[in-house]
Amino acid sequence: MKEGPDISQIGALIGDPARANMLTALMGGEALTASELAGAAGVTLPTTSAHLAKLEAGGLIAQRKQGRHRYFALADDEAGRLLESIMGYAANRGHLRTRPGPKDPALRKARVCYNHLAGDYGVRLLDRLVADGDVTLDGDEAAVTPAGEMRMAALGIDMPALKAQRRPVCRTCLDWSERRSHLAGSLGEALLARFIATGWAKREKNSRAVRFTGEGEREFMALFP
Amino acid sequence: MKEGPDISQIGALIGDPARANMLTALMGGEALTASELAGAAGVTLPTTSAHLAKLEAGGLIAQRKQGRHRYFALADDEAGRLLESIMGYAANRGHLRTRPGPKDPALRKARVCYNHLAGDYGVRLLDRLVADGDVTLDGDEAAVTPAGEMRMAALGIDMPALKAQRRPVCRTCLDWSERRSHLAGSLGEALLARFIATGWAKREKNSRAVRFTGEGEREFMALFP
DNA sequence: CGAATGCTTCGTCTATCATCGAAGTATGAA
DNA sequence: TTCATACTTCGATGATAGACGAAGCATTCG
Repeated sequence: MKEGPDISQIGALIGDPARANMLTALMGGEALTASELAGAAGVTLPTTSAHLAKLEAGGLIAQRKQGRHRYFALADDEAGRLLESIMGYAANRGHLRTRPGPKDPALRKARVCYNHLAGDYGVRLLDRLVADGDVTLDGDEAAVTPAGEMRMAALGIDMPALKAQRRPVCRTCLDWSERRSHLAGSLGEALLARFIATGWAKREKNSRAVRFTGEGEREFMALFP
Repeated sequence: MKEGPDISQIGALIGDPARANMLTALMGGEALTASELAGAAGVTLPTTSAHLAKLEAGGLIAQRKQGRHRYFALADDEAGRLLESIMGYAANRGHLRTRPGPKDPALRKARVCYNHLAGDYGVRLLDRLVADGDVTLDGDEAAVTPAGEMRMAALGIDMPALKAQRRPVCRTCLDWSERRSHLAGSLGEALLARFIATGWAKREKNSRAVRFTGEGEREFMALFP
């Protein structure tokens, strides 16, 4: 008697190299066009189109029409978390797409995980918030304390706006390089956006890497030592 | 430029329905023979043999020869956690192998997750330990406090023996039915073994379900309300 | 209203791989 | 040593689905 969820459908979706490349590209958080994804996956446009249709049918990605462009992005945070957790397993087993290159340390230091900050800096951020009593963890759920809300407001985060949304403000996400959790959810997204808006950090072109400026690094380290 | 781990190999391994069925069967925690797995997957022995070779090459399972039998089991806790997290995603998307049947409530209440307790009871257990200050969480890492060690000793768990092993004593594992974490690691394994040894709970035949006896349920609820 | 861009659909081809029956190997029992 | 059990390997087959070129829609720009 069969019981439990069917993992083979999702496995099959992720199991094709072209699709895996597309999903990995989308882990950068940006919505990409079919042409860009074709380039990332190394296949032609018709092939890409077929793959995207399957990924969408499987609920892993969603598309947004905008004029003659169609932008594709991961369907939601949960899809991002799923991919990050599989990446974690793959990385620990040495299933790397290329041998670790010069970019690797930068990725491990700070990178985008769908829409929030990951890597050493991402883990450090959550650690500090928990240690200071700004965020409480309970399993993989997380919550912001009143003290944490004030701290976020001081950083320029509009907490009431985040709480008004239906999506979870605070979640944790398993980091593939650090093997520990970092902060996801709408707050995680807002914080990364804030770091970039204030010029503390910049996104590398065509990469998940996030580069902190000299000043940004000092400020970040002062806030989250 | 490609960067990051390669998730397609793992996806492909899980993506075949026969292999997914075998892995799901192995999530029961017991080591199974090739014949048993053939039955679970619904394929013949030669096919099973080929699949098992691939799963072993991919590092998801390990085999142990014992006389003329070969027992297959999940390679380690990490493989179990990976599968449970994918199951969580699949369950939330309605990717079920069969429509939820009469067994489903029992599975959600208490079941085996590789080698530890999952479901409502598993989540409840960890919640209680954290609330009582017996276990501390830090991301997905977890640790037992001195108070927790005493409590475990009172339950008949040989903590020094667990700590002497190389494998982590305390880990968290995302529960697919509860969407929250439960206790894994060697302590999680030891606790489930203890519940069964004391007759509080029994494993259902050919199922991941764990059935608590009347007395076991009372004791468990008294300890972890 | 063309023309150009961006993507999808169609048809076809090809290669991979899951599958099985039959034969082979290894271990244990008689 | 011989038979039986448990599994693997081999060889052949068939189905799936990933790939592309060409043609077809849709949208925007000149």
